[in-house]
Amino acid sequence: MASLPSVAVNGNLKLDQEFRKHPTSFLPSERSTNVSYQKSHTVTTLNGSSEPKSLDFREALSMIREGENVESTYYVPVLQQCIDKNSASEAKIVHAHIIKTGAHQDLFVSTFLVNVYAKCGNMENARKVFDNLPKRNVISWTSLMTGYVHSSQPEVAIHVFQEMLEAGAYPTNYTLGIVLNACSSLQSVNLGKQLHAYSIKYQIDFDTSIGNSLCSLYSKCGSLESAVKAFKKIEEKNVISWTATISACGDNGEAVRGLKFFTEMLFEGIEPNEYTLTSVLSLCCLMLSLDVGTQVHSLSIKLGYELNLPIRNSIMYLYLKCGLINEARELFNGMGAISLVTWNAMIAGQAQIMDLAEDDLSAYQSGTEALNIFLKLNRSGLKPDLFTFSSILTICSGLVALQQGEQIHAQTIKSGFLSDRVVGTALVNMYNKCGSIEKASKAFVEMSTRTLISWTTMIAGFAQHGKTQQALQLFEDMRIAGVRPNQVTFVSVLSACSQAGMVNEALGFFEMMKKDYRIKPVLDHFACLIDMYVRLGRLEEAFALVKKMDPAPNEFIWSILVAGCRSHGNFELGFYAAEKLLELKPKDTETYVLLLNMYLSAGRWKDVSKVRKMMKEEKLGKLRDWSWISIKDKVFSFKPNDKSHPYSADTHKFVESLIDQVKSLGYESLESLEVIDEDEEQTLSYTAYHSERLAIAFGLLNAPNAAPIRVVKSLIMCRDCHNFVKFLSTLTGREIVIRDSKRLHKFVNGTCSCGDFGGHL
DNA sequence: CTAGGGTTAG
Repeated sequence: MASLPSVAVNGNLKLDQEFRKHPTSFLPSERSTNVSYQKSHTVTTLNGSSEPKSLDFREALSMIREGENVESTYYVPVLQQCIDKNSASEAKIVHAHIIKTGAHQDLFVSTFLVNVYAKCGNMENARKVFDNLPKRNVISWTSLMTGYVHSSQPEVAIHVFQEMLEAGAYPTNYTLGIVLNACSSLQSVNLGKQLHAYSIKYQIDFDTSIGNSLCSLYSKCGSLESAVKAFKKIEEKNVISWTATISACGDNGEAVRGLKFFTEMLFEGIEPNEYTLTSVLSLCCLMLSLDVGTQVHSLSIKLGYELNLPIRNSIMYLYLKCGLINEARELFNGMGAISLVTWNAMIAGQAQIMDLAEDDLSAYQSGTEALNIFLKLNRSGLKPDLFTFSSILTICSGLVALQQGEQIHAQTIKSGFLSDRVVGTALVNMYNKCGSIEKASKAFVEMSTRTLISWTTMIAGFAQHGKTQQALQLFEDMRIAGVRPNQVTFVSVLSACSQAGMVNEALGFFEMMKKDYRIKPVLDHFACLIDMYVRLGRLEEAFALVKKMDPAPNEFIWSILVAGCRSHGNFELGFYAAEKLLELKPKDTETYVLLLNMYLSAGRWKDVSKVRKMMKEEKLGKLRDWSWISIKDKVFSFKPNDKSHPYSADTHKFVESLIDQVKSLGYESLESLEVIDEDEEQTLSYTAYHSERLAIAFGLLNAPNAAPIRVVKSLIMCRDCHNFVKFLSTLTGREIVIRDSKRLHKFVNGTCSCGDFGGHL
C-alpha cells in the first residue's frame, strides 16, 4: 500500500462534493436495504434445513464436492466458522476449495471472503481478494476498512474510504462508524468532525452506530463533554452506546460520572456485557474502590462471566492497584488460561505497588518480582508487546537496574516495539533514572516522533542531572516544535531553574505558564520556587510566597522550610514552620526527625529528649537506612554497620581505608546531627558506616573496573556522606550515582549533579 | 463498545 497523503488524515477529504453525489445514501430506507442485504441472505445448509447447524469445517467442506452443482451459499456456515475461530489458515483452505469449485465467480461468496480474511486479520489476502472482485459494493469496501481498523492500520482504512468515495460507492451508517473508529485511533479530530458534520447534515447523527463511534472518538480526543453529547443524541441506545460512554468517563478520569451512567443503565434495564463490566472495573481501578469492584465482580458472576478472561484480568489488576498482592497472585495462579494482558497486568500492577510503596524494601521486592514475572513471560513462549516493555522499563527505572534495562532495550529494538512512543519515553526515563543522561538523550534523539510526555521526560532528566542549560534549551525546542507544555513540564522547568539559582528566569517561566498557557499553578510549582529561595538562603522571600500562595501550603512545603531554616540557622522561622508541619502531619516519623534535627542544630538538648520521648510514646515507626546495589544480575543490600554479610569484614575495612585516603584530599568528617537509625538508641549516629558507604565500597570491590557505581538508598543522604562521596569520586575516578529517597545524585570528579543543596541533607 | 503502558516535585 502506497503511503497515504497526509491530507487524508489531517485535512479535508472534500466530503461535500463526494457526498453530494449521493445524498440519499444516508436516508434510512437506503440504509435498511444495505443492511438487510447481509442479514436476509438466507443460509441454506447442506441438509436442507434453514437452521444453520454447527459442523466441523473440514466435514462441511468434504460435503461440497467439486463438479457438483455448487450453491454458493453452502460456504456461508463454513466461512462463518473461520471467523468464529479467528483462523486465517482455515480460511485459506476454504478459499482454495472455493477456487476449485469455481464459486469464487460468485459475488456473494467472494465478498464474504474479504470479510473473513479481514476479520481474521490477514489483510494481505483480504486486499487481494478485494482487488479481484468482479464488482465492489459497500459491503466489500466496509469489510476491508473494518479489517484495517482492527489490525491497527487506521490510516490505510481512511485511504480505502477515500478510494471508495472516488469510486462513487455509497457509504452507509455502518461505513461512517468504521471511519470514525479509524479517526479515533489516529486521534484525528478534524476528519472526525467533518464526518460528524455530515451526519448532522443528513440527519443521521441519532443513528446508533454513528453515535457510538462519535462518542468514543471524542473521548479519545479528550473531549468528554462532546462524547456525552453524542451519546445523548442517540435515539436507540444499545449496550455499546452505554459502554462507550462509561469508558469515555474512565478515559477522561471521571470515574464517578462513569459509575452514574452505569447505574442509570442498569436502571433502564439494559444488561451489561463483558465489555461493560471490564470498563466499570477499570473505573474501580481509577477510584481504587475495592468495594464497588467486589460488587461488580459478583454481578459479573451472576451474569455468567465468572470465567471470562478480560473480566478476570481486570479484577486481578484491581487487586494489585489496591495493594492486595496475595489476592492478585492467588487469582493469577488459579487462572487456567491466561493471556498476554494477564502478564502485562501483573507487571504493571507491580510497578504500581512499587510506586505506592511506603518503604524502599517493599518497593524493591515488587520490582524484583516484576522482573521475575517478565522472565517467566519470556519463557512461556508468548511475545512481550509494547505494554509489557513500557511497564518493565518503568520497573527498571525504579530499581535503578541499568543492566537489565539495557538488555530490555535490546529486546525492544529486536521486536520493533521501540518505535512506539510510550516505549521510547519509558526508555528515556529508564536511562534518566539510572543516572545515564548521555544514553537518555541518545534514546530521545533517536525517537522518530515524540509526545508531550517524551519532551517532559527529557527536560526532567536534564534538570535532575543539573544540566540547566540543556533543560531550558530543550524546552525552547519543544515550543518551537509546536508542542504545548503542560503543568508537569513546567514543574521540571522550574526545578531546573531552582537548581541553578536562576530566580529571574524561574519567575519568568512561572508568569509564562500562567499568562501564555493559562495553566493554574499547583503546589508543585510553588514547591520549586520556595525550594529555590531556600537554597539561596532567601528565607524571607520563601516565607512571603508561602503566605500568599494559592493553593495553601501543604506539609511538603512546610518541610522544605523546616529543613531550609535549619541548614541556614534561622531557628525562629524554623520553629514556626515546624509547628505548622506538626499540625498538618502529626504522628509521622519524618516530621519528628525533622524536628529533632532542628533542636539538635539549635543545641536545645532538653527539647531533643522531649521529642525522643514523644516518638516513643507515639510508637512511631523507625526510619530505616538501607541501600542496595545491583551487580550483574544480583542485588546486594546493606544496612548501616551491617555485619551480616559474609563479605562484610572486607567491606568495612575497605570503607576505613577509603576514609583515610580521602582525608589526604581534604575530606573532613562532619559531626553528623542526622538521626538516621534509632535502633541502637544512639544520640548521634556514626556516619562512617551509613549504608550507602558500604554499598559503594562493595561496588568498588566487586564491579568491573571503571564501571559506574549505582546505589539506591532508602533515606535522604546525610551531609557528611554526600561530602564523602564527592571526594570518593575524585579519588577513584569513577562515576558514582546514588538515588536517595528525594533525588538523584551523580558524582563525577568531586562534584554532584544535585548542586550541593544542603537544605535536605 | 473491553482489560494492560510513558512524565514532575519536596
